[in-house]
Amino acid sequence: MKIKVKGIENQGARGKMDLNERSMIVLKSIIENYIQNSEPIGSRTLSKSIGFKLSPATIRNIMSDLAESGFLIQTHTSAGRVPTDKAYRFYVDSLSKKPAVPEQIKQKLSPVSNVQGTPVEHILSKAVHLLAELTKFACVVSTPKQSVSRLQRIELIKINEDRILVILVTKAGVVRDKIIFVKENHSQEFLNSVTSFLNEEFKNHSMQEIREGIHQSIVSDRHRYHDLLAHAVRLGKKAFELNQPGEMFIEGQMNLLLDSHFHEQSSVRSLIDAFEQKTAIMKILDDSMKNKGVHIYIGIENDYEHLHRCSLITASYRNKQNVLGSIGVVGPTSMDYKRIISTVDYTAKMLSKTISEQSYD
Amino acid sequence: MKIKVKGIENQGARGKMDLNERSMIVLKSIIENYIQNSEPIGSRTLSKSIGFKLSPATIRNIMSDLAESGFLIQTHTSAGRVPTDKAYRFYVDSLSKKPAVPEQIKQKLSPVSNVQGTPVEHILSKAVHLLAELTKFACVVSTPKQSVSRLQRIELIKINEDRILVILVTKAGVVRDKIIFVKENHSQEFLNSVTSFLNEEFKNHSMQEIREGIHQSIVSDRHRYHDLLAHAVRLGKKAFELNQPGEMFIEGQMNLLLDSHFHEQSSVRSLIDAFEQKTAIMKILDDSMKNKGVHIYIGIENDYEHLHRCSLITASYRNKQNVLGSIGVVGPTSMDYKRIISTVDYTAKMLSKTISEQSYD
DNA sequence: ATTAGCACTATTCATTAATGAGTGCTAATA
DNA sequence: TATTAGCACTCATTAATGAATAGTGCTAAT
Repeated sequence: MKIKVKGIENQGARGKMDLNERSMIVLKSIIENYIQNSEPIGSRTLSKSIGFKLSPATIRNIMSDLAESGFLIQTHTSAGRVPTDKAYRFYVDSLSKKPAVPEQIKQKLSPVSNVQGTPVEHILSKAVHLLAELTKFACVVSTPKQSVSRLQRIELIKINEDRILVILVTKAGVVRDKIIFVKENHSQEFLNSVTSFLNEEFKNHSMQEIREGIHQSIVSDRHRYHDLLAHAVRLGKKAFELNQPGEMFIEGQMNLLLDSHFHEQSSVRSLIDAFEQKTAIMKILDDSMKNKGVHIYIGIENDYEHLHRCSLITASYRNKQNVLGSIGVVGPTSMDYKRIISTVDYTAKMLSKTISEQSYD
Repeated sequence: MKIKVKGIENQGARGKMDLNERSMIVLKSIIENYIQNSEPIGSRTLSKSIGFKLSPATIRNIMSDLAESGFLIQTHTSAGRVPTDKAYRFYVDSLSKKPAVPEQIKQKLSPVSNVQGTPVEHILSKAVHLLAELTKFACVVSTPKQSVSRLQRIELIKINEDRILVILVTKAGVVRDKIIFVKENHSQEFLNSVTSFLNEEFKNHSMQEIREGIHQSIVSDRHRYHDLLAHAVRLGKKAFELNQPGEMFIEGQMNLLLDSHFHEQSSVRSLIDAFEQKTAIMKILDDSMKNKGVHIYIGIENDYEHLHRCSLITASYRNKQNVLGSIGVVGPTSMDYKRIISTVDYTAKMLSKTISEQSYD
């Protein structure tokens, strides 16, 4: 048995790093145990459960080192040691990048793709609902960002003398509406020609582009179109103005309050605030749209104090053209990262696939 | 002091009812105290706090009677007595029908009406959000029912060979979309004429009527329209088919789990189930659309076991033409009925007013 | 019909002691 | 030099105890 220990020792000695191989194994064991049982493991128990022979005393020494390096803390003497955010970060980074998705999870998420002709919002809410059911944590999804979406079609519908209903349909299949107020009383026929103009001019352009380019159009194309259409462009400008805040669907918030890690008074309040305000979570979802793949925010790695006791696992979803939005899980820092990461990743991919199929190009 | 008691006694003796005047006052006091403090009041304390002279012993006798009649229960001897659902029903029925709305609440709800040109859904979510903030309970609102809404406009937009995007705009200002699948490859021009036909034919009719009447149209108007439009009507039929379930916005669920009345394991589970499934709450909201005014479901008065420990206060909202949906509060049976009822009532009225102003007729 | 008085009951709270899981340190060992 | 055994110590948890408290129920007196 001594041999075994030495063997591992030797392996660990190869690099000049904070942790040798053996410490890493011990740390990983501690983390995995804590993730499973939500309570710290003692040196004695760990000594027995770990794969190779190592006395409790040695483990204690290792643990002491790990604590000194900031991977573990103990709330008080004689309490077991609990992983820190730094430990979870180490753990997550050490995971193989693509854990397999259990067949059972795939099964449960399959309803997401059974959505003939339903609006994107319904697909999203279905997905986030199932994700919450699977993970037993709070789950969020942001609706497609208007700015990056490309225009499929705009409609202007006269409501009365001074109000026009604008309907924007994007390539991603999202329909948005708003009312604009106008001074002149345009006829529906006039609006129809404006509609045609705008559709011809701007179809397939992103909202962002349209918003930036529409003034250009007024200037450069003035000679091409008669006065009437100058009017039109002014209308269009109003129509494309962004005034709706991004939306978000939330499911399974209540699961969090059940979780033992949030039983303290203060963390409960924080959570409720975070989910009531929504902005912090929204910002994190937005942030995670910037890069591909799964994003992991452990504890204080996110910038929002109310969420400092949570980890967030997010992944963006997209259609063929653009990243549209982001779906994620909010749970305790001691969540089962392996499972959650692969589940979120898979869900986002399903979502992308389904929405791409429904997209209009 | 005996005189005072006698006086009250005499008043109470006038009718042959379950409760004489004095018992009613005592019961009301007990209930109001419990609503305020969430814990039972003893005979001694009550004797002091009640308006007129009555010894603890007498109050005990009255309490004993009330318990026998099913208005109070005690969880064990030597514990104070707690109001039953029956007691709350009595209490609510005894309230003057229209409690005034505090100015402060009006103030807080005023943002609901500041919504120039935003979609109905946003107004609803704003309203339910504020209601949750005010009541500190869970709040729900159902989106306008499609079936009763009247048609403002339908649009058919060609997506590709076999898919058409249908957009329905109702008089209430709600925009709904879905995709229908077709065998024939219609041109957008053709769809435009179908659109015109459908708009002319069905504008201002309720979806329900349209759905029922559209087959009629095919038959009776066959001679009026050429073959092309028979086709059209078949398209319209598909377009008007209802396939989207009613939606609901929920806010403040987490407040419930904080409430001391739901601290038991079992009631927490029930609540989570109820809010996860949504159907029960949805049904109650639907039910409350049938009649005007505020609806009150106390404890087991609703048909859903998971909600038997809750009271629901709901009120429908409407535009000038129709009842559209319903907004409500889900809280413990010991909620402050006076305040909640008036708040829900006021919110629903604000909502009706705001949406009526935004409605398209 | 009301009330005072008293016996009785159950909860709550603080105290205590026993238990046990855990660490830290030191000296022995390989 | 790294590992381990052994032991002292700490602190949380638990159960048991008892006192205090808030409440009821009953009976007899008013």
